[in-house]
Amino acid sequence: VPGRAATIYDVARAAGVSPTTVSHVLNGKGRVHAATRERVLAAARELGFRASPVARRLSHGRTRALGLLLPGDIGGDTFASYDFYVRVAAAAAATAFAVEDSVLLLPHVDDMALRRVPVDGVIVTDPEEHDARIGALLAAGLPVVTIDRDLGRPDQRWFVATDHERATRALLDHLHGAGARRIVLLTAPARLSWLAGTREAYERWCAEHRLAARVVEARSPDSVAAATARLLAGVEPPDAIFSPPERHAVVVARAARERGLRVGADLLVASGVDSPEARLHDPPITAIDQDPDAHGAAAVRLLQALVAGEQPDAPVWIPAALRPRGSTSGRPVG
Amino acid sequence: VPGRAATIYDVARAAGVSPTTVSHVLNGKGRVHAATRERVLAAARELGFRASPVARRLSHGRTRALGLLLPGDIGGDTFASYDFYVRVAAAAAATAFAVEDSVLLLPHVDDMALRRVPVDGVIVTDPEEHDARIGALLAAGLPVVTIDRDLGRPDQRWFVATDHERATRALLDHLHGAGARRIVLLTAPARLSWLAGTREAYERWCAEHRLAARVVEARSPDSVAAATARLLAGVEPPDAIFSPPERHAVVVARAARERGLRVGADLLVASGVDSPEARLHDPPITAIDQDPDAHGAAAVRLLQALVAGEQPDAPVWIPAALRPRGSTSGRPVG
DNA sequence: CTGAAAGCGCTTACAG
DNA sequence: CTGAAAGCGCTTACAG
Repeated sequence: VPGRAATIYDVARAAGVSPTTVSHVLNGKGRVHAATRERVLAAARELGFRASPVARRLSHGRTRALGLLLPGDIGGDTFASYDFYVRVAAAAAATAFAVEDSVLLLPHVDDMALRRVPVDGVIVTDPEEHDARIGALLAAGLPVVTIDRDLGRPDQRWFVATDHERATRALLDHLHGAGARRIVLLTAPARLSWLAGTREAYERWCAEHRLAARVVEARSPDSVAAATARLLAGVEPPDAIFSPPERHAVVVARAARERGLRVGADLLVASGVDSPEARLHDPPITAIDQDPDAHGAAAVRLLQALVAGEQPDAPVWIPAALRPRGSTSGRPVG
Repeated sequence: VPGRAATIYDVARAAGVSPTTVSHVLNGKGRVHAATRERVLAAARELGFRASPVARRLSHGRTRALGLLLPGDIGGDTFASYDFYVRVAAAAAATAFAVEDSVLLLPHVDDMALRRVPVDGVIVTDPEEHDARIGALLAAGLPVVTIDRDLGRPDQRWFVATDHERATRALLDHLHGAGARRIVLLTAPARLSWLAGTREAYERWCAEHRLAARVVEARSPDSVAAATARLLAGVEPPDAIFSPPERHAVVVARAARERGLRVGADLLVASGVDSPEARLHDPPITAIDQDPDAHGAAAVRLLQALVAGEQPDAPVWIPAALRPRGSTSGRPVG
């Protein structure tokens, strides 16, 4: 029926029951005769009925909308790339929609405005250390799930994350297997959980293998290129550079090539995040596939459980997969 | 006051008026005595009153949510890149939020499911020709605004787009000014408005300048590289390649370099979309900045007007800006 | 197992 | 200029 959308009254009338019963059936509350239930379900399906999220929220306090807060610096030329977040967002939307929840894209507004967003809970991606937005949301009584943890909130266990220790070790083992012995970690100066976790894992791994740990930090592409040039021109130049941010790794590969080195042979290069840019590079760049789809889906499920007042298992660790490619083959490529 | 938030009744009681009057004052409706207005405003301020968006929505029948549908192939390795869409999404969310609307990220579901999304209207980015999703949404009575038009719906004027004719001509004039005379258009085989518009503009411009128009199509990065190699090895090799998709342009530049050509001198390369990848390339790649922020903001405003039942001015053309960089400098670079 | 009724917090004709 | 009342579309005690 074109025109206005079906309401619970329409469904009730069509099924020959009261709105109360329709509500019970649709929400799995109370006991309803199986036959009645079927009739209601059929009528609802027939009418294409969808409970108004707004009315629902007003009556029992839920919007059935989950907020998604992406990093604020997205869109700039910093080391954060898009691929991961776009996929997280797409997976979150699909997962939520499957159970009639929806994902609201939250803008970057001040904390006060954030307390009034019409959602049941919020997913914060890559929070900063002591992220103020999380404080504001929690103060407003909204459950919060983070994708990768907030380094300043070690107590907050509602998060979804890669096991950076494990992923980093797998990558380093791979480099080691390809012959690398002087592996430099070229990371970014930001207090993010994944960078910190990766760095710790790297240092531990180096100690275990009695190899010198060398960590260099750079933020902009130019400084990454400069750092790479400096490393390669120095004494004991590295035979491998592991750069967690994918944009860094691409720049490292280019800088190495400009110095006449063959990436994948003379210098191994690897990224801590996978992306089309890494895959399409020449040579393709070995990367850790952190599985953004799984992150997005898990974050939604975790948040839904919290909204429902459950005590879900958390944190949720997402297995990462190493994607070995030409940039770490260890023998001449191209 | 801790505990529950103040309602309009609390304000009414404090100001000694009815909830109706409070509502009038707060929404600027009807006529209210100045003194009464002041009292209400003072009471509202005193109580820290903020109207519940949910109740507000329920009473006047709108969800105040706008759906956003991103291209389905996002996340793959096709020619579509993320930058543009991420920025469109961020700008849309910010614009909507400024007036208490919100942006819902719509998943890629079948058309039937799409008709039931809890939104007042939908923004569809880069629709395919005769996009079935648009039909489903319109059939459900939802207003639709597209970002770039649907080639199969020349009648649908509710869209926001770059003036591809103008942008393309500016770019070609720039290449011409840098000395290019054999400009090839290396595009993708997809029925998208911007690719079609760019191609038509290119052909027209070539005819006007009595230059031969050469159009090559390629979809995957490999085929772009192969096409570039073929062009450069052929008779009358191009002195400039214009690739609308930004991922194409990067591959073209790489393939040219592999053949020993200096990009920006021996071969000029330009992209039809700007992105961090283009900016950070070596040499930086000249691109058309289509201004995704303006697209996102304009789409939201247009959709809001339609939802409000207005007859807004449409379509909305967003001015593009040429970003000349090293890849088209026309003299030796690097 | 089922339904009548109150209520969530606002807006808006409508009547004074 | 102001207010009583109905209504937005649901949910949920409560009573049968």
